[in-house]
Amino acid sequence: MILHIDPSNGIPIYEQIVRQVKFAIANGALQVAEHVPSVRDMARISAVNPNTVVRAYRELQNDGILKSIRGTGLAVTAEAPTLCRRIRLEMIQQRLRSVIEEAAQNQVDWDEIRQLVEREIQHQSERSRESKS
Amino acid sequence: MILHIDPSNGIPIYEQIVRQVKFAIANGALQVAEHVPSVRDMARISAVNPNTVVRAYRELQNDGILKSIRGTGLAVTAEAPTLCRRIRLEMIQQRLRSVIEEAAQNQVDWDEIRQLVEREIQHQSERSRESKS
Amino acid sequence: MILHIDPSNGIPIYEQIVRQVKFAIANGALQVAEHVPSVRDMARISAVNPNTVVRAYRELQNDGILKSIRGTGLAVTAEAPTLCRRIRLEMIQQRLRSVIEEAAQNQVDWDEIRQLVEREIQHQSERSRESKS
Amino acid sequence: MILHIDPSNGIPIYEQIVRQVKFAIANGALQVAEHVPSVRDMARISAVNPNTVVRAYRELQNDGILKSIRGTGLAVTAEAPTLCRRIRLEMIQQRLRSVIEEAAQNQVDWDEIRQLVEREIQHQSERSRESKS
DNA sequence: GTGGTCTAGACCACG
DNA sequence: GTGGTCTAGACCACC
Repeated sequence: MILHIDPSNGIPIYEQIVRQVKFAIANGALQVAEHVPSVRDMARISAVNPNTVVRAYRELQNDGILKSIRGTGLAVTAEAPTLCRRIRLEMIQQRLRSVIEEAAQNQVDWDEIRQLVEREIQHQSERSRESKS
Repeated sequence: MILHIDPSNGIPIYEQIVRQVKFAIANGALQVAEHVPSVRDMARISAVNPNTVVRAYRELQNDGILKSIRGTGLAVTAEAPTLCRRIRLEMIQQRLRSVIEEAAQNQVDWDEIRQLVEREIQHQSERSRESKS
Repeated sequence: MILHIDPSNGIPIYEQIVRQVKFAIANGALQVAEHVPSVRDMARISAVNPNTVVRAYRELQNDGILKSIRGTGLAVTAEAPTLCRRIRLEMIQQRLRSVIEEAAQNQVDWDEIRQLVEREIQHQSERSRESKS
Repeated sequence: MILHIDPSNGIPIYEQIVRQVKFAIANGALQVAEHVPSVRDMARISAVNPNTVVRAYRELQNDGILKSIRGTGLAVTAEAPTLCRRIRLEMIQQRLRSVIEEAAQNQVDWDEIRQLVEREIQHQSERSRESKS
């Protein structure tokens, strides 16, 4: 469970934690009933304030992803993988929709959008290949 | 000059205004030397706080898109169309990049992204066809 | 909008705020679209830390009771009265169920429970009559 | 000596144990001088952390309900039945009071409360009838 | 002015 | 050890 937190990202830190935990579960990196790192550990690992972690974990509890086991920590719920896999696509889809909506309202051609998408995919592919090497 | 403002969009309202004015100029919906609606009018039309319009217009002046004509209001500069046409795709691309970046970080397959894009394009096409009829 | 906060109540302060706002809406003391006191005001009024109020208000937003209007404050949603009226009874019912469940599991007679309830109602009636006089 | 522990109940687990032991003594399910299950056994049976059982038993010793018999475990004291029978209704009443108090503070009608009570009694009756059959 | 986020540090109940 | 709550005070973006 390693997190990549970027404090100057626009996206709030607690939200970054929430998302990455969700993705980790969707990917199977975190298994059902497994414990998420303790608040204090996660705070230390990610170099953020414990309260920020608390908030992220609370959000995950509200979403039914984690549940608190008194005195022993927070565990991944049985429904979490299903939820997270669904959420993962919804989060991307939602942002994608908003971009494409803007494009549509401003008469950007569909093919232009497709080109932009391909260019970005290309761009990302190269970056990920670099980081592997 | 009709604006589509979505207050619960994540994107600040003033920025939504800025972007849509830029798009309007790029599309030719706003011509050089044409006056943009007065702060008061724009605020009323778009159901937005006048201060927010002020801020958007200030931003547009800083970008060299609008210039103030003493006593008569704000007009589109001569350079604006060139500028706006140049950044038209960049504005979309910038947002697209951040979405795809997140997807990439979370091991979403490229083809899955392409599918989502196509689905959204489909979705938008239908909406625009409906609104025309 | 006056709150009665008891910091040594067992019930967390933020939860007390949440409940009382919900009850105020259920009772009609807070109307739809009306603004709830600003975070800072509520903090001053209730003599609690602003962050505690923030948390309570955030919870109310998650429940769909309040919605944030950028830069202008938090307003009661249109669905709030319905939700709150439902919630009001549910909260009481839930606690009642838990008590009665315990009683049942320990072979307390139904009539004994009814007597206890009547005694408490009596007790409360007198207290409220006193406070009015 | 079977315990019904609900870890997500609000009431701390150790307190649930304490209450249920007291009820058991009041009902005669646990007799004077009878030994309560060992910490280890009770922890295993009820799927609870041994430390939690320790704490519950300590509380019961402080209340004079249990006393430690060197080398053999904890036994019900001679005074326990009297004590427990006396507080049997009080334990229920205490919780009942706090519920009704809240209801009162929020202008829930007395008759509405009586209805909820009857509904819950009905509910419990059915459940217990089912479990017998 | 508004809400939103974050840090720092304290205290508590629970296991 | 765990999570949960609270305070205090700071900074930010937005209206």
